[in-house]
Formats: sequence, structure tokens, C-alpha cells
Amino acid sequence: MEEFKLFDAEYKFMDIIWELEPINSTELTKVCLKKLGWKKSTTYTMIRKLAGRGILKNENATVVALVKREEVQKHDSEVLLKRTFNNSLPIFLATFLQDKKLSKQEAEEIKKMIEEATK
Amino acid sequence: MEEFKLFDAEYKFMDIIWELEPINSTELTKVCLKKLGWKKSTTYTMIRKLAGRGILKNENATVVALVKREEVQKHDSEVLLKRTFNNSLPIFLATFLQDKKLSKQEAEEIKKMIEEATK
DNA sequence: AGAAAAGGTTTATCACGATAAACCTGACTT
DNA sequence: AAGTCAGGTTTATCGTGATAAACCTTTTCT
Repeated sequence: MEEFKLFDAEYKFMDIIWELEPINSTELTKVCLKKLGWKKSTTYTMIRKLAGRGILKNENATVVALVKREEVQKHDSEVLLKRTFNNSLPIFLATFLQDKKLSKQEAEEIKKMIEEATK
Repeated sequence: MEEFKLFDAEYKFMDIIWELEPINSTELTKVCLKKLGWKKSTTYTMIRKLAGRGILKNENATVVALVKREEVQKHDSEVLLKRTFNNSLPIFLATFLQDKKLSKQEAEEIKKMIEEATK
């Protein structure tokens, strides 16, 4: 459960991996240098730390994610709702939708999902 | 915009203030000692930092919040949706609702809110 | 063979959020 | 007047996430 928590730098890094995986580690150091301004050793430090937590693996110089982007997103959402909205989706929506307008299409999509999630 | 970002300790602290405001500062140090285990100086440090950012004010030994809990909640929600879900509420919900069930009542409340937010 | 590049690890440094010790002033109390 | 307590500020310490310098081994290229 706790393993999905990513810090800011880790999240930016994983964003690159999710986009490009599987990716060669040397290639990854170049992308990180370009996109994040990181030195080679910084990238390898990140690889090692995240590998140790089971977030990704690095085998034969090939880096792949072990957790899906959606799992992390879901975890982050649950943390926010628990911490901030007492785990209530209606309270979250009431706050989030203040002064906001939805398009007709968005509204339809959402209502459909709500239907499907209702027992 | 950026001023609403609260770090973990700050958030816990503001939670107490939102609950008890207006509150005398000495009283507040006692509550923080009890609920958070903070020494007096820690509480005053927090007060000063948050006052400097316009989150609260301390006048005549009385502390009151200058931003409402809901403003911060809304800000946090928007940050999550932007950072994680490309600012799309449907994508957020699709992820969040995976494997979850809603009660009939929750579903009704949500649909009503969606209606109201649709132009 | 010798140089260069790939593919790393070890060990630090740095920034900053979290927490607090020590100190100060003024009002009230005995 | 001496002590106590309210109401703070100044200045540190500490933990840890973010970043990297220095070093090492193995493979590849000339």
C-alpha cells in the first residue's frame, strides 16, 4: 500500500519512464539530462532507489516500470480524498465543482460512470 | 495561487485552527502540545510562517485563519487533477471508481451536482 | 593494445521542512 | 522587589529528499 507513494522528483522521473518504457538505461540518462537537467549519477541513484522499492526494475540495462501509472494515480486520489474530504466523493465534488462548468459531454460521461459504480 | 500550498505539518496545524478559531495564542500552544506533541516555540514558529504567507493572522494574541478550509481543499484538488489527470474530471473518476461501489444515495447526490454544474 | 564509451556504485553535499532550545519583554501577583 | 506567567523572537539542530562528484568495471571501437 505505502509503496506507491512517490515524491515530486520521483513522480517526474516515473512520468518519463511510463512514456518511454522499456528504455535503455544510458538512453534514460540522456532523456533525464534533457528534460529534467539531471546528471547521469542522479538518474542512476533514482533508478536504484525506485528499484529497491519495487516501483521499477533495471535488468540488462533495460528499465521497465513495475507499477502502472494508474495504480499510482489511484493511490494519490485515495490519499487526497481520505486526508482532505473524509473519504467522501460527494464532498470532494461539491468543493471541486464550485464555480466550475462542465460540458454536456463531460456530464454524460460522468453520469454513466456513476451508474455503473452503483450497486 | 501558490500561497495555498500547505506542507504536511502546516496542514495538521491549520486543521486545529479551522476547528477552534478564533483562538488565543497561548491556548493554541497548549492544544498543539496535546494534539501534535509540539513545544511552545514550534507553535509560534508555525504561526509566524503562516502569517507571513497570509494564511492566518495573529493580532492581540488572537489567531484567526485568513483562508478558508474549503479554499485549500479546492486548491489541493485542482493540483491533483492537473498534475495527475490532465485536468480531466472524467479521467479522475474513472480511475478513482475502479473496483469501488457507491451507495444509491451517494450516486444521487453526485448526479444532482453534475446536473447543476452543466451549462 | 589502448582509448573511449557503456553501465553502473559509493559516498557526499545541499536545500529545506520540522522541531525546538534559549532568550527577551512587559504585565500581573505575592 | 522579586517571582511568575503571557506572549512572543532569534537562532539552531535534525531528518531526509534532491542532486551529484568521483570512482570503478566491462564492453566496444580504432
